[in-house]
Amino acid sequence: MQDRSSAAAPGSPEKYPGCAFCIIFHTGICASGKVDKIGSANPAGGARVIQSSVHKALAGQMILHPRESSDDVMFICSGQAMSSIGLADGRRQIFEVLLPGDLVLWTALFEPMTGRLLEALDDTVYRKLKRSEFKMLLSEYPDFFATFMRFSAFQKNQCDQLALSLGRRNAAQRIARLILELAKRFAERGLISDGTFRFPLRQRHIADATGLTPVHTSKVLRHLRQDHIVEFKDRSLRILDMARLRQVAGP
Amino acid sequence: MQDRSSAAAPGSPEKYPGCAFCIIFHTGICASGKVDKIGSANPAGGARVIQSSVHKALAGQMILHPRESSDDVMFICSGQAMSSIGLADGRRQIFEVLLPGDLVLWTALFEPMTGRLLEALDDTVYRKLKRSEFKMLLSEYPDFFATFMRFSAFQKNQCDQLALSLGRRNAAQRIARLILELAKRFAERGLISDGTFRFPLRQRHIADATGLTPVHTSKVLRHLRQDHIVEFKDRSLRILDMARLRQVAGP
DNA sequence: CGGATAGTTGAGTTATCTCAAATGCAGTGG
DNA sequence: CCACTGCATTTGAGATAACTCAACTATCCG
Repeated sequence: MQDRSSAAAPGSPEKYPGCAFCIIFHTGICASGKVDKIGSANPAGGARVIQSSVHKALAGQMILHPRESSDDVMFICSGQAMSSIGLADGRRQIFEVLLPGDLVLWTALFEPMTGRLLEALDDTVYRKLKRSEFKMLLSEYPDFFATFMRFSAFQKNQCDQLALSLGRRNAAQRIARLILELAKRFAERGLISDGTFRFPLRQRHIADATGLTPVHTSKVLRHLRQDHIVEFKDRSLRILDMARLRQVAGP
Repeated sequence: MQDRSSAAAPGSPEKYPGCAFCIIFHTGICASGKVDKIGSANPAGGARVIQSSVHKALAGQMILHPRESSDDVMFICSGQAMSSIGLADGRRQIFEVLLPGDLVLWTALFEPMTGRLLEALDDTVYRKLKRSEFKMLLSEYPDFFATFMRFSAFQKNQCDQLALSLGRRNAAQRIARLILELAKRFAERGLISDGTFRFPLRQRHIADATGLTPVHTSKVLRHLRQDHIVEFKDRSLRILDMARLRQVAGP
């Protein structure tokens, strides 16, 4: 009795919004949590067991505590999450807002990493995969490897852009760019309609992502709202005037 | 008549300071610019020609102009360079100071990239390798792939740390951390002695790397000098008081 | 209804920037 | 060797974007 509109890979129903964009979905791993033989390019031709597990986190819940080091790599299936590092005094910097299909924690693939905080911004479903098994996938399946490379390069470029903004742009520009970037990534996923997309970030998250104070963030957002550039309603954001938003974002 | 202290791979003399730390040196590619068969793990066993070329840039010269898009990946053999993005008004943000052995432009491996500026900070020798050939190396040689992954994850983590500093730390902390990070990377390469290492950056480079103004950078550096924490002489930097430098760098 | 969390607003402070002028320093041509 | 030019650095004065603090309001949830 399920309403399934799009054709799915054999044994791999597209259960979550992120599936179609997920770099791991097409391997077939998600079908059951265990697969005997994945993909079509297994050079050895032998059976292989890949284990993964699905988890849920409610909005606001912590997915990874800064004091624990993870042995897993994660994929966002649905919802939204954020990756950040905190300072001793409680301030922190958000590096990326994670959308369905995104991979998290790949930088811990070789060196163990600690001090990173993962928090669900919205009710979120994610899949965990052991680092060792992920590495195995990477070295054995060229397609998967290429997709992974594209993704990690994208994330590094995003991070460079973030550094550029934090170093050289003012508050309004940073906030406008954050919104534009999210809108673009939502659009790529087909999760935006009528300029409106799901926006579970609270103002302190916007502040943490842009290196600002919540107070100052509030003041900048007021201008954006008063000028009818964006509109917030029911945890979603609507871009009313794209041209002016781009103008605020600056060169 | 050459003084060669460490044993080099067959046909691959360690010509430059970066060789021992370079993720590509051990493949043997650098020996002649062309090799018929690289490494020891070639699964096909067949002959393969990898082409690469060596280039020089004098201090201050541009290696890659922001308007040209490169089809190459580069390795620093000796000297120092910087990778940055510039804004229309001339301000820019430096993302990384590149030391001997470092790989540059790997984020352009799949998507063409433009707008990035590469500049030699010191007289620099670097090696260029076509993207396509680099990708081939990556997919065929597991060791090389692992080293590459470690390096790209390291760079992403560095970039996260940069964003954290730009977003959440003050001028003195950012500058102190830049110095500490460089000292650490020089130490790893054995290129530091008596707390002193080569430091060709001008104050505007420090400013561009820390998101500050050259004027303000000058004022912060004065304090560091007056407090006998660091000393600049002949384009090199000496850390006089590591404990206090760490203290300035903050938590 | 009450208590907690999130957002708003104003007043005063501060880190950093901008502008401008002065100094130092390296390379060039005479 | 010297004067000259161009860049890097220094220093001071004043401007400003963003911060801190504090009080108030709105919203959510049991």
